[in-house]
Amino acid sequence: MGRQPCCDKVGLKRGPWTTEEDSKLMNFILENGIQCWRTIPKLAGLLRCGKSCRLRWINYLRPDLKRGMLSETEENQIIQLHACLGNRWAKIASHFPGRTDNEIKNYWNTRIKKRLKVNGVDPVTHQHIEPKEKSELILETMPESISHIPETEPKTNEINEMQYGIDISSDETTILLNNYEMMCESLDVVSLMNQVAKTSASYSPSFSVEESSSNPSIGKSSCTQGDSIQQWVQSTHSMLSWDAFNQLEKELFYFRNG
DNA sequence: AAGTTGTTCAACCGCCCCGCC
DNA sequence: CGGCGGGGCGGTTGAACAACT
Repeated sequence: MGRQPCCDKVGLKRGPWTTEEDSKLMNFILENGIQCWRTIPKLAGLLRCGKSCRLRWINYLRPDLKRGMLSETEENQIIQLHACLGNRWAKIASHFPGRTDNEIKNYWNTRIKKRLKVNGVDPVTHQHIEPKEKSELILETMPESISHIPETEPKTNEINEMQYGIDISSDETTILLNNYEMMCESLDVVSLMNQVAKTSASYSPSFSVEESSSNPSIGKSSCTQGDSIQQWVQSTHSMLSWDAFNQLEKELFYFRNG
């Protein structure tokens, strides 16, 4: 007999969370803290398993989450950290306040991986790939219909110009690739590791409501954090979902930029 | 306008680690 | 010391949306 599942899945809801469920979970956690994920759904009146609640809180509801695209600096930092730590997304994410491991992992898989391949760097080993392989990888990252070009068809750069409106001559491509290689080669792994060690020591991103409310040794800073959460709860009393916030953000963007 | 293909990301699954008994 | 249970983590999936034909 195998191990019992983490929770009884019969009658439990799965799939996307509704605004109402978000609201229930967030209210419960902010009022009671996190003692045991397994008991939270029952106490909060949710038909979800504890793991699902935990994931939703960590990846979406936490008040300290930072939303939106990662900056280029953050992206480069991720590449550097990945070179040192590998696929340890939680470790990597711990260096980015307000970012989740899931977010970093998704960002890596959908964007950075491709960018590295195009630039001739193996995303797994971070080693430079031989020029011949580079061109193969560039083709790999292209849509099927473009990568399988008959000999009479235009060459890759011409296709880039035609298909994507990118004006890159073969010389410019080489320069770009060389620049990226230089950047990678100049990476000072030792100083980076020191930096990582320093950051780890000074910053503890795994914020927990339970910790801040129950641990008297945490002191003034967590008290401030607790206060800010309280303020945040009050200001979002109507329980707007993050989607609604995002929509507002979009509209503000268009408003500002005409 | 409709169908197809590609991309993104929230959510799930299952394994592993660690603390408790 | 070993078993158990909970939490954490990384890999994977699939729905929703965007872009293209």
